Amino acid sequence: MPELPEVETVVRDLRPRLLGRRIASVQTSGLKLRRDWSDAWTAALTGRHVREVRRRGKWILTVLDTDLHLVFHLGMSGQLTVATAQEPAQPHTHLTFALDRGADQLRFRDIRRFGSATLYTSAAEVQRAFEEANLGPEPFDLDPAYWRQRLAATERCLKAVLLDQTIVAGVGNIYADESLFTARLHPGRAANTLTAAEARRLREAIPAVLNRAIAKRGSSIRNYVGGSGRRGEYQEELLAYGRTGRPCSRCGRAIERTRLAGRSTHFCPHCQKESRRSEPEV
DNA sequence: ATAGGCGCCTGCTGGC
DNA sequence: TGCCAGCAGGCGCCTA
Repeated sequence: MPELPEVETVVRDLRPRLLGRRIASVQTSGLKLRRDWSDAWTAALTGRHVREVRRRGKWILTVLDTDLHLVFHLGMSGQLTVATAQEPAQPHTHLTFALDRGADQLRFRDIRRFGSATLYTSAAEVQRAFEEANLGPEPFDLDPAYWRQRLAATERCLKAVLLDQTIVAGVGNIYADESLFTARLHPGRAANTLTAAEARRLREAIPAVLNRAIAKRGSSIRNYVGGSGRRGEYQEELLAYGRTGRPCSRCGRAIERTRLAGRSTHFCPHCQKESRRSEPEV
């Protein structure tokens, strides 16, 4: 579910609610997430204080005393929130971290359980895990030469390239479609056929879209909420994703839906032409 | 090496 | 009304 703007919103919400707080205890539902929770992690975390909350791609990193790194991924339906212990835990809450004396809790809820929580014992260990997964650079200030080179190196379609976390980290299905709409590029276009101008347009569209979405606290299509439990508002401003049959905001033609890279893909057949010749060069 | 498909889960919607 | 296929914001493993 959550892509970079949603994860960034969670991190910003959690930071003031978690910094300096002590983990008093950990409770688990016993159900398996993408990774099993280890009792050793419960023992290691108990009594530690939260020192930092950060984001890398779609990953949430909470840094604790002695450089422990508790790393979350929200998968498709994950929610990470701070709530008071009085508020009843919703179904599918799989991890509950009591904070300080237990009045507040950090809760990891995940209906589909595609998410994960993993404890690493140092920043270097996290770094190694990201390197092993070949996690790509953040989408802000992408190096132009790097970007052109990665596009030129593959004939996969643009949609697949944007979803590939080793090329750029943080873009998912919604923001891939929105970025391609903004860049006026067809999602099925082979990456290695882009002109320099088109590659640049896409490189600039990605952070523009993501920053606008962050400003609106992300998109709540179905169950996404931020770290305070509040929904996002960017779903109101989506121009392509989920707008099948509705008029394109630029030309009025109906937005179309197709399937690319195994994912539902939305685009304007008029503004996002497959062939490059009909594209105005900017 | 690269690219595509499937499985992992639960819940909701739309068509019959 | 009820049932069931299809779909959902992700990713990692397997195969060709």
